[in-house]
Amino acid sequence: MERMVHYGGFHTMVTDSKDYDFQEIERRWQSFWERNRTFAAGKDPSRPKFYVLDMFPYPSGSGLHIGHPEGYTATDIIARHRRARGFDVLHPIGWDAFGLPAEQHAVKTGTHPAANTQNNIANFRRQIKALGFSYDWDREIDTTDPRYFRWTQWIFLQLFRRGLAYVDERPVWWCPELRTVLANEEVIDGKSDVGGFPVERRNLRQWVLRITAYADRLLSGLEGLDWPDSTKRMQAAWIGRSEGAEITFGLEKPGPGGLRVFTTRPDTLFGCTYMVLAPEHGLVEALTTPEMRVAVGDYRRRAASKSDLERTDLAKDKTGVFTGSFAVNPVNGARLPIWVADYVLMGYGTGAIMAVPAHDERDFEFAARYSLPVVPVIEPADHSSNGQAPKLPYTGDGNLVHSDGYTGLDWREGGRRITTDLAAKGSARHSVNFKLRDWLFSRQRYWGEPIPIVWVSEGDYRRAAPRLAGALPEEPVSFEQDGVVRFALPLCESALPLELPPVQSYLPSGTGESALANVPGWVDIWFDFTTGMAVPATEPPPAGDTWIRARRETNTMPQWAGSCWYYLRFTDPRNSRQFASPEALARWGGPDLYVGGAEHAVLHLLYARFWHKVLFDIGAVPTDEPFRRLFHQGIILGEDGEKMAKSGGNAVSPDAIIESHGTDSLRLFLMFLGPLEAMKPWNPRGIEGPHRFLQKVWRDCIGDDGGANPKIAGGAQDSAELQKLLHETIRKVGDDIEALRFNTAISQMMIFENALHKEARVSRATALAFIQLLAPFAPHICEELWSRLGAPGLASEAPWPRFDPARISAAEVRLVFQVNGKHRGDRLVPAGLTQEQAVALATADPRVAAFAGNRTIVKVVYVPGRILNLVVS
RNA sequence: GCCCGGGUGGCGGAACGGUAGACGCUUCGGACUUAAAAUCCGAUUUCCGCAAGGAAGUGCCGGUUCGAAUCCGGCCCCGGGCACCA
Repeated sequence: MERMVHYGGFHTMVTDSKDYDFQEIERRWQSFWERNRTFAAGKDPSRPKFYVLDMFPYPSGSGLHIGHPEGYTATDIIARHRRARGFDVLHPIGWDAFGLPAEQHAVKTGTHPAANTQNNIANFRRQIKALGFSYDWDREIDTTDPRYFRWTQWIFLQLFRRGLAYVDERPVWWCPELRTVLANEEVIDGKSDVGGFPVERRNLRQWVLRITAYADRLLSGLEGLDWPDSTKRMQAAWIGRSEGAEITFGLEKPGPGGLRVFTTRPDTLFGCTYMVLAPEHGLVEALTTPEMRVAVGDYRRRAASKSDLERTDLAKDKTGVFTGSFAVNPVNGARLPIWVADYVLMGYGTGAIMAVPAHDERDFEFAARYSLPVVPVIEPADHSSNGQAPKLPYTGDGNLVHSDGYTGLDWREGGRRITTDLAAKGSARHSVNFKLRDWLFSRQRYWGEPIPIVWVSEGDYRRAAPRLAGALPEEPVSFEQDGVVRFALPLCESALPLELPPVQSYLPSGTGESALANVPGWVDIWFDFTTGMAVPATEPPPAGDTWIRARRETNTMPQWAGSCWYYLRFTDPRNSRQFASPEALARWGGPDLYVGGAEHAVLHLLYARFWHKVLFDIGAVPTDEPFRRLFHQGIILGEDGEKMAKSGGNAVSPDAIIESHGTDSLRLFLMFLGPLEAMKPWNPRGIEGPHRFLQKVWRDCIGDDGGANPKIAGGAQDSAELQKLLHETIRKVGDDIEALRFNTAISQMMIFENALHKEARVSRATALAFIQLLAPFAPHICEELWSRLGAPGLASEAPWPRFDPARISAAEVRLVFQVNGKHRGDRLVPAGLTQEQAVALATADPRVAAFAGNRTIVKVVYVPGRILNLVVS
């Protein structure tokens, strides 16, 4: 029942079914490709390289839904097309496997999250393999594998060494009822996701990465990237660069010195009528007069208990309280009351502002509420104001008024002059601020990469420092707790990976630390700072002066960490001495194409760019941007047009469709649904179209005996029309794949198949060329047809058909006749027709004559081969 | 509020400023069949017409052009992002 096919020394069975038995065909070819490592990258270094990457998935317990294979199919088509065009293609897959759901499952069941994670990975792997993607499975990686996260920890140590990692008290969500810290995604509307208990902000010691040090480069680097404009704009807005001045105001009250503010509008300085400090500002205490102490204290307490949500979304009305103190405007000596208000944020600029209510919406609103003066100092330069004062607040362009020597200047020039003049007196400087904040990098979780740091006393730190010179930051990282200052010491590289110890319970400790804090033998240790070796502190200290008392860091890394650099690991996934060899990095670089959801437009893509730039700075990678070309696939909605959700009952699993129609049909349908980037509803009946298309292709290629259809003959001469159509199809399919326009490529192939179907005889070469075009989309059936038509080797390895422009140039073209721009007929005409000949043919046409016959032609527009438009009076 | 993206048949969607609705789904009719399924052939924007054909038509209003779904201006609606960042 099976025939043997010879191929490169291997043998494979091909099914002998006369019908299109997609289940058998898909199973067989998947196993053939796997056994022969058909898609292993790096087999031929003489070929140009192409690296195409999917955003790797989090292996959730619910398995793959139909949205996953959308992007994966797109990259697979690209990968297969590039191989056919002679590229050495790297197309890998792996698992972003640390994550909250696995930990929550572990908390509930008491089983190790790794066990659950491995089950989920096995299920994802099975589902993905059933889709026939041409991944290089030898390069599969898993971020929870110690052989992988060893290098995640290593990169963290590079950041630490360069002073890009530090600790700080930062607020986290704390749920008193659950006695645990919650992640942002576990907090919904101020309540815990589990149980619905109220949560509050609590300050805890956190690791923070100094991404702001790269703000300028992260912004400027966007320029050269081939990314969706919307994504670049979102990143730019997130980084939020703004230029202005930092101005120091004098204070009436002696002692605290000056009050520094940041403004983008130094030109409005004469319009400043009051000052505002954020409630957390360091000078509030010193500037509050005794009479105002109670009111200010109350206000600060209330502000502190508000969540971010309450301070922004819910607080439409601005509130504040006067401190009792005054500042002095450096430009005119005006006396300015200093207020405290939570519409000023401590985290931006200096945490204090000069308020110019005439030219700022927020200050205007506040001034109106508290009856503070409003002084306009900018007037529109053009005639639009017409002598009338503009409506306040006026935030547009204009010229300065009521500004002493600066009056009459354009606002830009005025701002520049004021800044320079004040700078000369030492009370201002040009300044740039970013919205981007440093990256809160620690999580009070068990299921994450342990941070490879121990905490030691100052004395021990000083003793260890000389021996660890290159591994320490210039400024030691330290924090104070209960009056004791502790210093951060890194594990040495040879001690990596630092693995997760077994624990009794995966619940956080109850004090806000992770479950790791409950493992005394792991946390409290004697530590050899030269080797990273450790023994529990309950045991006697080993001999030698390199052994010191230490407490391990109990925070773990966030899920973003592993995905910040995985694209680099794919180039050299089994390397145990480096995260990737320089040779592998030189060969593959970063992905030439990166495809994934737009939901990662900011965070993942920004964090990865940050790490990449740091690695570039230490000479570890050859480029300073990781992803040159980026594409977002759109979301596939449920049948009902709603977002697919497990709970909504509208989620579609690929398994059932593969069972009923085959993965080739599914792949085609996913790509046929609409533009890759568009949001599209799933239509369960629509799969029939692509499925019928494949059935037709099968029947036109395979005859009743299961061999080649007799209509396909080696020596057959194709009709000129079929040849023309074939070459149009070769060109369109190739162009469309390059541009990721798969839906129109499939349409074109359907058009070709419809033509093929009508032909009585077709040359074998044409049939094979068509199969080759279809192969990236529907690889299993094409591999089978390729083999049954007796073509050599594999469809997956055959070169892409050559486009011959000569074949599509026709002697006759269809010329459309228009009268006054309206379609009034058409006919086949010789290709090189002159305008005079065209007009003669057109006026002879009865329909054209009916509209133009007895009227004067005032103009002729002739586009050869397309239209002839007669403009008549 | 601000910044993007998008509105085309019953549905998903095609259309370098040049025949609007390719391709597919759905539906209807026909062929094959004892019958059904599958398959094959044909029709499927609306209105008028027996037909040939004509008219209207790409969210709404206006403009540019020989010619606009496409370009420009003003609105309406839907989706996404940001949101006191001084």
